[in-house]
Formats: sequence, structure tokens, C-alpha cells
Amino acid sequence: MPAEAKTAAKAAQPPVRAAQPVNPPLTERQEARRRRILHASAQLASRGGFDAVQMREVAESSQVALGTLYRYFPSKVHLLVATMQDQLAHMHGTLRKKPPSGDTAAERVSETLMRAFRALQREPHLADAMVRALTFADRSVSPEVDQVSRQTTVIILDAMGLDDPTPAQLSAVRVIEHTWHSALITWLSGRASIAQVKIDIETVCRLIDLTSPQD
Amino acid sequence: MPAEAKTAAKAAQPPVRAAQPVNPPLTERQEARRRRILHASAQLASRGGFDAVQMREVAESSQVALGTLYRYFPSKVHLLVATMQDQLAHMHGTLRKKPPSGDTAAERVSETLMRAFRALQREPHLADAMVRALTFADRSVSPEVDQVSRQTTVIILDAMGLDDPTPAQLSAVRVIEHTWHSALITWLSGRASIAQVKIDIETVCRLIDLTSPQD
DNA sequence: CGGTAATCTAGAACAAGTTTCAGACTTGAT
DNA sequence: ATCAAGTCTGAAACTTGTTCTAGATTACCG
Repeated sequence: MPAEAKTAAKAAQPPVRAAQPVNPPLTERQEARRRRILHASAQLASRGGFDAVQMREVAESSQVALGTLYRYFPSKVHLLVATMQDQLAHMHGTLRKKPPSGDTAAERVSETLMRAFRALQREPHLADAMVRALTFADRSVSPEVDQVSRQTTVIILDAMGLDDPTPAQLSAVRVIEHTWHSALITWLSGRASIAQVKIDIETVCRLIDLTSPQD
Repeated sequence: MPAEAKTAAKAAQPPVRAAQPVNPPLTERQEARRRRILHASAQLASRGGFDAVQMREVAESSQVALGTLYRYFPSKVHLLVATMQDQLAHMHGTLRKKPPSGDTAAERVSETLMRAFRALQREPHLADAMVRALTFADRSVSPEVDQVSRQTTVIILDAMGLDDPTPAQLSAVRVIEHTWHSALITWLSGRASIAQVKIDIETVCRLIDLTSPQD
């Protein structure tokens, strides 16, 4: 009964924090450990994708005991989702510096997503590990996955140039995110070409014009 | 190196067939075994979702040795994707009997998908197992996943009432499928409500009007 | 500084997916 | 009916994610 075990109550275990806002403030050494772990995770993922991220190897690479790794990230999926948060933050920073240049919101969003897509293409294995973890995550990872989703939403709204989206616009953004994730999956598993992903993104971005024809 | 091992060449092993068209014709007893396995799989999945489908249990429930189970379905994901093909075929049959009644293609598609969604809601654990397997599937399962995708496409085109879709319409259908899968995932992992899934489906279905305004 | 609670380490142990193997059983062709 | 080839079985072994434990280390409080 591993499913039950997972939800079983535990004693104190601080290092598992929800997101950017540190839950329990980490000491410097702890912060360093956390960084080492995330770095090792990304490195192994870059090599061979989801399967190559083996918890024992991550622990060894980051010079941390296996038990400690599990204290910081309660499962492999948690670890990879955290890795994704990390990468997303990077990307958001990069994107901010060079905002998309399109005339319409739809163009800017699809330009932004295609830029992100090209970044992922440079590290396809890493992309594989992160995206598979994201879609495989069960309820126990919901808060973290949700955080990734919110982050993505912010990036898209940024590209649209919106501060105060209407509900209809938020629906469109959600649908764009769905398409983005799922299209990535089909590409990663070799069932769709890069060109097809591009078309799908451009197609779904037209929904934006549908919800804000005044732009 | 399990990744390599998985792709290693094997000797003869017929029962693994691609889809409906039997690759090597199965004997009656083999067909029966296959049915028993799929039935056990669906049954266990209905109880506890992805995690509850344990290969040893499936083997025991279906009165087949573990090795045989693996000869029929080379991995747990293959098994669950095959289970999904099975259920999809059912559903397609059911849908055919009561075609959607909406006036526009968009309405009919979203009506169809919502009907499928309600069916999934009746067996949320089974849905969980199938959808998680589908999105977690790696390249080794691509043919089977693709078959599921094609089947889904047929269902949607059916609902649209189209025989000969344009490329633009096919893109729209792909985007709808992306949204469908991803929205299901967010619902299954408790990050979106049923109402939200409904809205997302209706939103994406508007893309149809965009690609065939003459309908 | 001393003590105590929390944290970390090494390593064993466990769970479930997957592989392997020897021997029994089926099938299909002669 | 018989033989060869292919299948199925039961059981053990192997892999990797996850949990557990006992003892060392560290952080913090007075």
C-alpha cells in the first residue's frame, strides 16, 4: 500500500518548501545543498531524460545522503518539478529582457512560446524529464505543479501585455497552456514534428483574438 | 542502463500487436488470455488508478504467468494504453448510436467531449490510469499512443460531420485533442474543477468556427 | 561553553516494474 | 502419431524509487 504510505503523516521535516517564498528559512549550507541537488538533477536530466535522473545518482552527484535528498524533495517527481520551476524562472528572466515584437497579442504569445520551445530543443532530454514529471505528477505534487502553471500564465499574460485579464481571456490562456504542454509531449515522444508544434501553437493563439478583438 | 535494455533486440514474440488489425493471428485461447488481461487491468484501474494496476496482480487476476503478461504487453504503460484503446472503441460505439444534436460543428464537438468526460467521471480511477499512462508513455509506446490519437481524431471529425478536413481543420482538431488531454490531467490531479474543464473545452471548440466559417 | 533538538550520513530493507530461465504444454506440419 | 518450434508457467533475480534506522554532526539556546 504505497499510495497510503505516501499520504501518511510525518514528524517535522522543514526543507520541503512550497515555492519561492521559503517556508522555513534555510541555512546557508542548506540552501547550498538544495542548489547542488537541483543542479545535479538538471545535469543528469540533460544527459538522458526522465529515466536518467536516478535518485541514488542525484544524491551522489550532489554529495548528499539519499535520505537527505528525500527530505528536500519527497519524490522524484517533486524533484523534477522543482527543477522545472528553476528553469522557468531563468527563462522568464531571459524573456523579460527581450520582449516579443509582434503587433498583435496572438503574435506575441506565439513568438514567446516558440522562443521557449527553441530553448527546450537545445536540451531535449531535460525537457523530456521536466515535462514528463509535470504531466505524471499526482495530487501530492499539485501545489508545485500549480506554481509552475501560474508562472507560465504570468509569462503568457506578460506577452499579451495584459494586467487585468477577463475570465474569457484566462480561459484562452488556460487552453494555450494545455496545448503547449500536450504539444510538447507529442513532440518529445516523436509523434509530432517541430513544424507541427509550431502550427499548433499558432493555431491556438488565434483564440486570443477571439476573446479581445479590440486589441 | 535500463533504457538501452528496453530497446534491445529480441527474438520472436508475436502477441504484441499494434492495434485492431492482428499482426500475427492469435489463437482462440490467446485471444481469451488477452481479453482476461485487459479486463483485469481495467478492473484494477477502476479501483485505485494507475498505482493500483500492479503487474503481478494483473497477472494473477487474469490467470496468466507474469512472463506471459509481459509477452502480451511489454510494459505497464503498454498495457494501460491498450486498455484505453479498448475503452475508446466502446465509447466510439456508444457515441455513434446517439450522435450529438448541436447546430454548429463546435457545439457538436464540445457536446461529444463533454459526454465522454461524463463517462470518465463515472470511473475516475480508470480515467486516471489511462490518461496518466498515455501522457507518460515514451517513444517505445508511440505507435500505440498514436493509434489512440487517431481514434480520438475520428471521433471528433465524426462529431463535426466532416469526411475530408482541410489542414487548418486538422490543426484545430489537434489543438482540441491537446486541450482535452491536458484538461483531463488537471482535473484528475485536482487542479481544475469539472466546471473549468467544461469551459476549457467550450473555449477551444470555438477554434472550429474559425477554420470553417461556412458551416 | 554545554546540552538538546534537529539535521545529515551510510547503509540496509522494502516495493513494484522488468528480466530471465528451466521445464511443461500447445500447435502445426509432416 | 510424432517431432520441432513456439508458448506458457512458476519462481527467482535484478533495478530503481522509497522508507527506515542508528549513529554522527550541526544549529541554537541559555
